[in-house]
Amino acid sequence: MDTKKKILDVALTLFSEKGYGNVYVGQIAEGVGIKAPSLYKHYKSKQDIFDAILDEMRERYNKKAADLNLDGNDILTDSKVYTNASEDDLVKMGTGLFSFFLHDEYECKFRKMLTLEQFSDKELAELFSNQYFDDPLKYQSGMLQFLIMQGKLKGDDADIMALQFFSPIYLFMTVCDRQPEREKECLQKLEKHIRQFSRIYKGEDK
Amino acid sequence: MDTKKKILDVALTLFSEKGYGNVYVGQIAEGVGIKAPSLYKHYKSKQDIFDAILDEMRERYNKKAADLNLDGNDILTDSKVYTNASEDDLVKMGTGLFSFFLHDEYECKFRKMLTLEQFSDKELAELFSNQYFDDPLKYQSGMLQFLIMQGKLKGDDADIMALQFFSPIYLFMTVCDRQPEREKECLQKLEKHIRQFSRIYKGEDK
DNA sequence: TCCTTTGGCTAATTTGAATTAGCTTTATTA
DNA sequence: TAATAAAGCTAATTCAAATTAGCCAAAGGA
Repeated sequence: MDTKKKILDVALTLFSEKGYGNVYVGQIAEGVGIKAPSLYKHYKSKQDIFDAILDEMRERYNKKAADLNLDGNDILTDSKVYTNASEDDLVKMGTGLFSFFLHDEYECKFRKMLTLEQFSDKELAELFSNQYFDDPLKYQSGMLQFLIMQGKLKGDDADIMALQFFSPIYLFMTVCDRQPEREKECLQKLEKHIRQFSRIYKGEDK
Repeated sequence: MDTKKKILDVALTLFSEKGYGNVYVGQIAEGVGIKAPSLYKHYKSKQDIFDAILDEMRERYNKKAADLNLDGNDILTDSKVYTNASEDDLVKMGTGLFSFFLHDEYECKFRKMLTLEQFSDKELAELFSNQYFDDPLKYQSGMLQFLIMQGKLKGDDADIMALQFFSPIYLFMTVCDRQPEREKECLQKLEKHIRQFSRIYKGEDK
């Protein structure tokens, strides 16, 4: 298969585990199954490999962002999927997002690499915040707003509700990134959280 | 002042910004105001400097942990501080924790360094999770439990309440670690969150 | 005061990782 | 089928960073 692609794949894996500075081109080559100098037939330097990974990240990110705002900019149209909004639906949505974060291979490596490089590069810091803070909050806020309009939930500040819904997901995600063995425990607590969230915002408004 | 201490201080600063692998002993020396070889009068290698920092971290962590459980293991005794638990008290407590995380110099560097090294070292991963997940949740859960017993708040699962109280603080902290310019925005949202949290758990039980 | 320790320096030395040179094989295509 | 390009390899080469050697000055205590 395509060596050029495979180099990026192996490199991303290594960068996400150890960080750019602690990965040697020899290790990348070994993972690919070639010798270090052969890498230079495909990329002109280690930095070049890193940049190519970034390009791919940006591209995927833009594509995903475009997907979410498809035909226009109205997030609400999407939210119809969740029209019923039973407690179980919210649980499914939250745990689904959590599991996607943790088990989608690319997502996972992407995030870990950003985690390790976020303080060195302003652009990466922004990319991280967009992907794991601004975008999810915006999206979920839209969704909750929609549910409120439908009368399925009560509340007067969908942004804060989104924050309260999402933050534990993020927190558990970071725990599992560094201690994967805690996934079960986190998943259970996450479910409890969402059920409580649901009960809270079903009952009252004020 | 004590060169040996200053080396650790400068090294921690650099490690927290770039990560161990991207810091050169020459940079540490420069920060201290000496030449690289002189470092070796104080520590026998770069790794030795890193280890000394870790030792200090562990020591501080243990001291802090001991402080929280002072004379015994009953967290509740501490919580008396927060006996009134007005909405404003909760806000003060939450934003205070947030500001401490962001502005205590040592705390901040410690956390950033752990962030960058968490995937390479199991012990560091644990230290991180203890300090920014397990311990705060345990502590706040105890506090909330106490407030519930006092009738100041209503709720039946203090652990989940603590999770809901704390997660946004953590999330905002990570945002500000990578984008310090967003602190004001985060602080405002944090306050809104806590006021809403307070209203929610004052009204109902169920 | 003299001797020893401490902590600094400059000038090597070592080490190891990144990159280049240049050869070889295989695949493509004119 | 001959020429060329693509992609691999081994053996240099380069380069920079970590560390060591060995000298020197100041501090401080017998």
